[in-house]
Amino acid sequence: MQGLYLYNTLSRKKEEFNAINPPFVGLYVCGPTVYSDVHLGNCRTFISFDLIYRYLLHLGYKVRYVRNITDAGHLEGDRDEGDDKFAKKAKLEQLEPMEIVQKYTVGFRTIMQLFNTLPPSIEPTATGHISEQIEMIKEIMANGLAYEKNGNVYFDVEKYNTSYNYGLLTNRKLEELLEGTRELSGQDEKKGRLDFALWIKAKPETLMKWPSPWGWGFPGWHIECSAMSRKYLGDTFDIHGGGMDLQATHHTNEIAQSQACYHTAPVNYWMHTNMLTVNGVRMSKSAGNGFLPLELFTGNHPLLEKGYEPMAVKFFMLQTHYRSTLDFSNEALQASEKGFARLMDAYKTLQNLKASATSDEDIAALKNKCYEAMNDDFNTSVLIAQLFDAVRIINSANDNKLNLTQADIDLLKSIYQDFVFDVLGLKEEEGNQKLQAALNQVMTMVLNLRAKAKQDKNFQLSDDIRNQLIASGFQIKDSKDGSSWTL
RNA sequence: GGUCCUGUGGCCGAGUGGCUAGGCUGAGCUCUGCAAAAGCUCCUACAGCGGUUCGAAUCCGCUCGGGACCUCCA
Repeated sequence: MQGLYLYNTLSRKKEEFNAINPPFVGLYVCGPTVYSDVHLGNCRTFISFDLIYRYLLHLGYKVRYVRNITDAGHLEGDRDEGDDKFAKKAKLEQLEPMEIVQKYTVGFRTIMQLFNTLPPSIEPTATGHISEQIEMIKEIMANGLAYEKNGNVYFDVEKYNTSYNYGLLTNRKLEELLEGTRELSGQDEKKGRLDFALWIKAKPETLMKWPSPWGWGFPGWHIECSAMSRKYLGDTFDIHGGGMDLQATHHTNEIAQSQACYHTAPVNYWMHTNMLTVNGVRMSKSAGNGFLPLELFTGNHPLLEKGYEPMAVKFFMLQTHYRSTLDFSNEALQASEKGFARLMDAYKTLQNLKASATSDEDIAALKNKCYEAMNDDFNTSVLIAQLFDAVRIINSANDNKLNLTQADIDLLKSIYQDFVFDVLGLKEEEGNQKLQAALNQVMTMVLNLRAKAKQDKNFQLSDDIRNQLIASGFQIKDSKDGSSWTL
């Protein structure tokens, strides 16, 4: 089998993945800023990286997956004015900043669980790593690439660029970047227009603040990821991911901070996921066009026609490649919902398939195609296309239109286990187990009654039963061997 | 303004220089007491105009759309 290829933002092409120290892999993903509910666009990024994490695990890598929780700093506008987002929101809700953090962290984890994503190996918080961040800032200053002004510390981008390439990740020259930036105002403390804050001086009213060599203050947004990834994954690690919107600023600054601190490129493979759009426009907090996952699950939103199960939503996202924008619409979501149901129905059918002496299909080749799809930069679109080929085979075998050996039936089961459940992280929406069992019994009874009516040629009654079941949301399938039902 | 990305059938979405995914929808057929489900078939698309090539939706150029980033956002 060919190796795993992934698209590296650094080179802007697909590269074969080679771990620094196999079988170990270090994976860092920029996590959420927990001052409000995660919206669906955020979820897409974390679902994408969950897929990548799962596939690496499936291939046998020992992955340390670090996803931070940003619970401090992160000013609006990278200026030393006003409170940080947490304090701001805390005043609004009349809560302690850490109450806000707690509330939205718990909310975030709940949603991630509903989407059936695996928890990261480590979820470090910015507030838990203040000293590491201060140490890193000190090192950068010692290397002459940061300067202190009135209790604030700034990164000197133009000086950094004389030894390193600041615009590496976005393939841009410093001069071009400077053109796109606003002029410094007269009283600005920064030396250069592109300079960004590493440490920000606290105001008397600032709630979240820590002592530092430069006085009381709090860290700038970018330094936390550099400090925490270094602490848990080392100076240079394998994969760093995040949304595309972080590429130009946050990730560019992360690279600069690490290089300025210890003179080494921090990351081998940078991976960026694309945005979720609504009517062609990016879903974002500031645009106010975001859905909350819970609104989507319940259908409680003006733009939604109905509610959608988390797994249907996840399947909808996985049908598109992670580097393409995904446009949200009711129509597309409903199409995915039906497709997902068909995929899962076939799995049930698979459990009762009867084996033949020979096979008419090459299941081993099909499974190989699944690996090829995933090895090609995690191409879930193609993977899912292959899975629907498996669905076709299963349904045809069930209709006795083609034959499968027991070995091939088992292979089909392994395709489901490996790719549908383990890699894509899909699962059947399970209801209450007890209720489920009781429902099964009742439905068996009702269908037996209907079968009896059919036997007696009392089609009036049998159709009545069926129509009422359909009206209640059931779907009845009649075949030679009897009737079955799904919801 | 600068830097990029993108334009695929009714809808959503993969994709490779020639073998032209997949899902949903619609039509027909098979099966069936009738349906449903399932299978098969069809509606065979690549913004427009040039160019390169034996051959391009896929490479190049231009034009016209759409979007992202450059400012907080996954």
